Amino acid sequence: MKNTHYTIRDVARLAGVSHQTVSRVINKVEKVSPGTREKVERVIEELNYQPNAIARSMARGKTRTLACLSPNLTDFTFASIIEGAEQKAREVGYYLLSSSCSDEDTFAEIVHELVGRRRIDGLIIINPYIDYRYEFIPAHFPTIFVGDESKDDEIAWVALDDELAGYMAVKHLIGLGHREILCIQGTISDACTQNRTLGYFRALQEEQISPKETLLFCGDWTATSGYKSIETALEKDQKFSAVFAQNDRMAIGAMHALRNANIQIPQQVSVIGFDDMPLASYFDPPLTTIRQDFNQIGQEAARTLIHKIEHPDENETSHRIAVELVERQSTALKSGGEHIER
Amino acid sequence: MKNTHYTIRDVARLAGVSHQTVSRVINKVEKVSPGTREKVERVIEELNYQPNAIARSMARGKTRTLACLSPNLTDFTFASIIEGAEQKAREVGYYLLSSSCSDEDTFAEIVHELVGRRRIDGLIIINPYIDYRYEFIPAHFPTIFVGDESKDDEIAWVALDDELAGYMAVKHLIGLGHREILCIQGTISDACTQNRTLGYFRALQEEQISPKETLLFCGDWTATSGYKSIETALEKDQKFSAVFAQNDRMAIGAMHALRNANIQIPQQVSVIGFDDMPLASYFDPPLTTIRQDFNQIGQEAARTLIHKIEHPDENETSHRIAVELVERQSTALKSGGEHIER
DNA sequence: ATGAAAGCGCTAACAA
DNA sequence: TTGTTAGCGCTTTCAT
Repeated sequence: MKNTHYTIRDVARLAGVSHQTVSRVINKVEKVSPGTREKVERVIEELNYQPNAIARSMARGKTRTLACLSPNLTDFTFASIIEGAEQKAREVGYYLLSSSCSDEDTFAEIVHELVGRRRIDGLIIINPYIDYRYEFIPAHFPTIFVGDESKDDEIAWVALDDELAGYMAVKHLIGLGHREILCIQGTISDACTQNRTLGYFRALQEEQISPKETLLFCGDWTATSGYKSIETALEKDQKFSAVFAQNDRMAIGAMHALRNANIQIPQQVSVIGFDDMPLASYFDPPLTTIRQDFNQIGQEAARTLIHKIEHPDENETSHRIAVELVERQSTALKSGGEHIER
Repeated sequence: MKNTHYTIRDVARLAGVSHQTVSRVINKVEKVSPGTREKVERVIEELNYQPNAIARSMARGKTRTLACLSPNLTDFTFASIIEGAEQKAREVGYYLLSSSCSDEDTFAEIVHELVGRRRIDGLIIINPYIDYRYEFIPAHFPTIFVGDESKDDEIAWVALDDELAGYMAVKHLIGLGHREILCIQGTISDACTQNRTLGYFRALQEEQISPKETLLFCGDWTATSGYKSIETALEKDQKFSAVFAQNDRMAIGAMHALRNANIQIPQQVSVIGFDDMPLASYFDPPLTTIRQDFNQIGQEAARTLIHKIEHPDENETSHRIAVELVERQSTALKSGGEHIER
C-alpha cells in the first residue's frame, strides 16, 4: 500500500478542474456534469485518493466519532453491546471509541475531555445509574443511555423490558409448581434490578403467593454474591424450591453453593438465570435463563444516537428490547409437594 | 456544563496577548514569561478552555488515536487486551478505537479506511495470523501484533511464552503421575497453538514419554470443539488419564463430555485449561489452568506502539508475557497405576 | 519573550 | 455547472 497521501488539490490538478469540483464529486453533490465527474473519479481511482477525515471534521465541525462509556469492557454483556454499537456505527460511516470507567471520577474526566476537546459527536452510556456518573453528562450533548431508562426527558435510552423479563422467569418457575422462590437481585441501585424484582412480585401476586422478605437477597452481579446469598439462606434454614438469579453469574454462584450443600439441581431446587451468557449451556446442569440480545441493544443505541446527531430537531424515541426464555436443564417440576430433604 | 466553546483567540483576547502565546502556554513551551503565563492560565481556567483536538490533529498531522482490530470484542481474552490497551493509551493522552473484524475482507476494508483517511496513528492487531489479514497491513505504518509473534521484522509483537506455558501445563500433569495425556489444540493455524503443542511435546520428551498421534486433537477454541474431542476419544476407546485443553472454553467442553460419560474429574481424569477465565473457579470442579495477564498484554502493546509512533527511528522491542499456573480441583494424582474404569 | 503570517486539507458561500 | 475566496482552530516558521 502507498504511503504518500494525496490531497483534493492533487486530484484537481490531474483532472484539470478546481479542488472544489473534486469536493463536489466526493460529496456526491449533484451539480457536476457527468463528463467532469467521470474524469475526476478516474483520477481518484488512479491515485487511490481518500479524503482526509481530520480535515473534513475540521471543516464540518463534526467528527463522525461516537464514544461508548462502560463500567468495563470485559463483561460479556457490556462487550456485546459495544460490539453491536460498533458494527452499526461503522455501517453508517461512524467510528466508535470505547472506554472503561470504573468510577464516576474517571467517567467525569473522560467525558469532560472527549466533549470539551470536541473529539466526539455523541455519547453512549452503559449503566448510567451505577453511581452518580449521570450527573456529569453535559446538557444538550447528544447522548443515549443503555441498560436503564433515563430519568432525563432529553436523553433517550435503550433497555430491556426488565419487568416483563423478571415476570417471565418467575412465571416459568411457578408453572413448574414452585411457590417458595428465592430471588437474588443485582446491584440494588440499578433500575434494571428494581424492574426485575417488580416482575418477580407481579408474578407472585398473580398467583396469590404472598412474597416473603426473607426470600429476597441483594447481590451485586458477581458469582460470589450469588454463592453467598444461597449460603446465607441455607444457614438460616430458609425454605425454597427454586431460585431466580437476576444474572447468570449469580446463578452459577448459587448453583455452586447448592452443590456444596449436596442439593440436587433441578431435582431438589430449580435455578433460573438471566442473560444467557456464552457458556450457560455448558454449566452443570445447563442453565435455564432469560436471553437478552445485547448486540441488538448496542445497534439500536448507535442507530438512535446517530439519528439524534443528524436530526437534532426531531424527537428521538427510546426502545425496549424483547427477551426470550431459554429452557435448559436447571429447572424442573417441583417434586410432588414434599419438602426438600436437607 | 457549558456548551459554548472558546478558541485560542478568545483566550488571547481576554488575556491581552496573541493567540500564539496562548498556544505556547498550553503546549508548555518554555519561552513565556511567568507573568504572561499566569495571566493566560487564569483566563483558561475562567473560561474552562480546552484546545480543540481536531484542530490540533490537523495542524500537527497526528491524531493521537490508535485502533485495535480484533476478531471480535466479546471473547474475554480479546476484551481484556483491549481494556488494557485502552487504559494505557488514555494514560498517555491517546484514544483507542476498537473494531471487530470477523474476516479478512472486513479487516482489509477497515484498515484501508482508517489509515487512508488518516484517522489513526497506529494499529494494534489481535491474532494477525488467524487468516490472511496480515497481508493487508500497510507497509511502514506503525503497527503491533498481539497474540502471535510477527513474521515481519518491521512489526513488533506482544505474546505469551506459549511454548513454556504448554510445557508448564503438561509438566504439572506428569508430576501428578499422568503419562497418557490427551491434548486438545486450538485453531491449528495460530502460532500460539503450535507453540503450546511444542511445549506439550517437550514436556513429554523430557520424561521419555513417547507422544502418540492419537492423543492429539484439533479444536477451534470453542467449548463445543472440546466436547467433541473427548467424545471422539471415548468412542475410539482411547486411553488417557489427563487432558490438556489449550483454552478454558475447550476445557469446559471436555469436562462436560467426561461428565456425560460418567467419568469423575479429577478422580479418573484430570483436566487442565488455559487462560483462567473469570468463571474458571466456579466450574465443577473448579478448573486448574494457566493464567495469562491479558490486561498487561494490552498495556504493553499500547505502550510499545506509542513509543514507535513517537520515536520512529528507534527500534521497538517485542515482549513475551509471563504466565502462571493456578492449581484448583480439576487435576489430581493419578489413581494408583490401574486403568480408568469405563 | 512575543507577535504576525502561513498553512494543515477540507467545506461553505459566493461569484461567474 | 464551475471556480474563487474564506474560513474551521490550531501549530509552525520567521520576524521583531
